[in-house]
Amino acid sequence: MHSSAEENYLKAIYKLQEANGEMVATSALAQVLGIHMASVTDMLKKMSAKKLVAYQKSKGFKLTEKGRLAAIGIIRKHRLWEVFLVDKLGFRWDEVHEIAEQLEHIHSQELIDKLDAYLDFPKADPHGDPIPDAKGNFALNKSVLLAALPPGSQGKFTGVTDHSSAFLNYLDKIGLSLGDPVKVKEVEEYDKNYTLMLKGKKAVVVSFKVANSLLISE
Amino acid sequence: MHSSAEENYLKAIYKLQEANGEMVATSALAQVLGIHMASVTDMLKKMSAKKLVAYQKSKGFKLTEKGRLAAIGIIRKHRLWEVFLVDKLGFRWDEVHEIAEQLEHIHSQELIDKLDAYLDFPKADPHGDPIPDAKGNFALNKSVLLAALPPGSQGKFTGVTDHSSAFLNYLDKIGLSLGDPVKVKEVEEYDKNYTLMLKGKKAVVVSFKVANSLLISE
DNA sequence: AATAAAAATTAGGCAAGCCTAATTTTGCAA
DNA sequence: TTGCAAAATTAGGCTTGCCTAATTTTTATT
Ligand SMILES: [Mn+2]
Ligand SMILES: [Mn+2]
Ligand SMILES: [Mn+2]
Ligand SMILES: [Mn+2]
Repeated sequence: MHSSAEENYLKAIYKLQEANGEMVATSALAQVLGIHMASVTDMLKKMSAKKLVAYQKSKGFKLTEKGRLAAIGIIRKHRLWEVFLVDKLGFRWDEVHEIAEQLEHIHSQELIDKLDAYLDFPKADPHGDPIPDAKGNFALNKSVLLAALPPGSQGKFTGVTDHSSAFLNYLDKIGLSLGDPVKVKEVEEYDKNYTLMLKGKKAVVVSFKVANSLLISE
Repeated sequence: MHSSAEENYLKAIYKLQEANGEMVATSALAQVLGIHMASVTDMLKKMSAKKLVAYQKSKGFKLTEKGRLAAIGIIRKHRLWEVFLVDKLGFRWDEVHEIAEQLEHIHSQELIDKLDAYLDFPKADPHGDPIPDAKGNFALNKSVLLAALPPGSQGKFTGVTDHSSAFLNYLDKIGLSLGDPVKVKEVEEYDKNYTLMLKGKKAVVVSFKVANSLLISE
C-alpha cells in the first residue's frame, strides 16, 4: 500500500506528463506540490527504489507502468468521490475538490467498486473529467477548446480546463452547466471576445480566457 | 486539526473510560491500540501539552472536556460512515468497521453534516451503537444484556457488545437481525444455555457467551 | 569558450510516531 | 517491612516526509 504522500506524487507526476509530454522535471513537481526541490529529490529516490518512477539523470523522470496504474487508480477514486459529493450529498461543483483530495486516499478496493456501482458507473466527474474504469481505461473523449472553434460552430459543453472556484462560480453566474448546448455566434477580431448562444437563446459575451477554458464536444 | 494517530488515541481513551470508569492506565491503552507502553507515554505527553488529556501521575489519565468532545466527533463520523456503507453501498455489518476506521479521519464538517442529512439522521449504527448528534449528545438508550433477563422476558434486539465478525456472522446464521423481537423462553440452570424465541416463532438455543453479548430494549 | 543563471543534488536537521532496552516507581504479598 | 512483579518512564534509535543552506551540475547567453 502506498502512503498518501506517495499517492499525491504519483497523481501530480501523471498530470504533468499528460500536460507536458514525456519527462517531468524536479522543479515542476516541486511547484505543483508546493514542496521544496530538495524534498522532491529525496522522495523520488525512494519512489525510484520502489519502481514507481524511472529516473534519467538530468533528463527528468517519468512513471513506470506500475506507477502509471497506481496514479490512474487514485484519479479514479478522486473523481468517483467527487461524483458522490455532488450527486448524492448535494455539494456544488466548486466545493468538492479538497474533500476528494482526502477521500482518494482511502484504501479499499471493495469500497470503490461498490461506490462506482452505487453511482451507476459514471463516465465523467462533476467537472467533465473522464473517470477511468476499474481496469484503468479512459473513455476516449474528443473534445476541443471552445477558443479553437470558428463562428457558427456549435456543440455541447462537456468540460473545463480551469478548475478554480472563481471560474466555476463564473460559469454558474452566466448560467452555463455541464452538458448544455453552446453555439459560437461571433468572435470579435479586435479583442477576441466570444459571443455565445446558450441554452434558451441566451446570448453572453465572454473573454478569450474563458473561451480557452471551455471544452466542447460533438 | 488532529492527526489520525491522535484521533485513534482519543477514541480509544474514550471507550476505555466508558467501559472501566474514570482513570485509564497506560498499559490498557497500549493494549487496545496494539502499541508499546513507551510509545503511549510519549504520545500522552504530547496530548497533555495540547490539553486533550489530563495526567495524574501514577493514577492514570482521562480526557479533558476538549478531548471528550473531539473523541465524540470521531465516533460520530465512524458510525455515520458505517451506516452509509451498509445502507447505501450494501456492505454487510461485519465488513464495515475497517473501512470506517479510515473514513472517520476525513476532515470536513460540511461533509459529515451532509452525510448525516443524506442518511436521514440515523440514531444508531449498523451494530446498534448510538450516533451522537451534531452537538455531541447521545440519545439515551436503556438497553440491557439479554443474559440479565429472566425467563419469560421479551424485547427487541438493539445492539451487540461483541463486534467481532465471528459473532456477527453467527447472528446472521441463526437469523437474528437488529430490531428483531426476542423472547427468553428458558434458561437452563446447569450450563446457562438460553432458549430464545425469535421472529417467526423460531426457537434457538444459544450459550451464555452469546446471551451476554446481546443488548435488548423495551 | 567563458560565465551567469537555473536546476538539481547533497548534507544536516526536525517533528511525528513508533520501537527496544534500561531504569524507576508503585502496589502487593509474604 | 522487605522484596518482587507489574506498570510506567526514560534514553536512545529508526523511518517518513519535510526543511534550509551549501554545493554541484546543466543550460543559456554572450
Ligand atoms: Mn490527495
Ligand atoms: Mn474533478
Ligand atoms: Mn481510525
Ligand atoms: Mn459500529
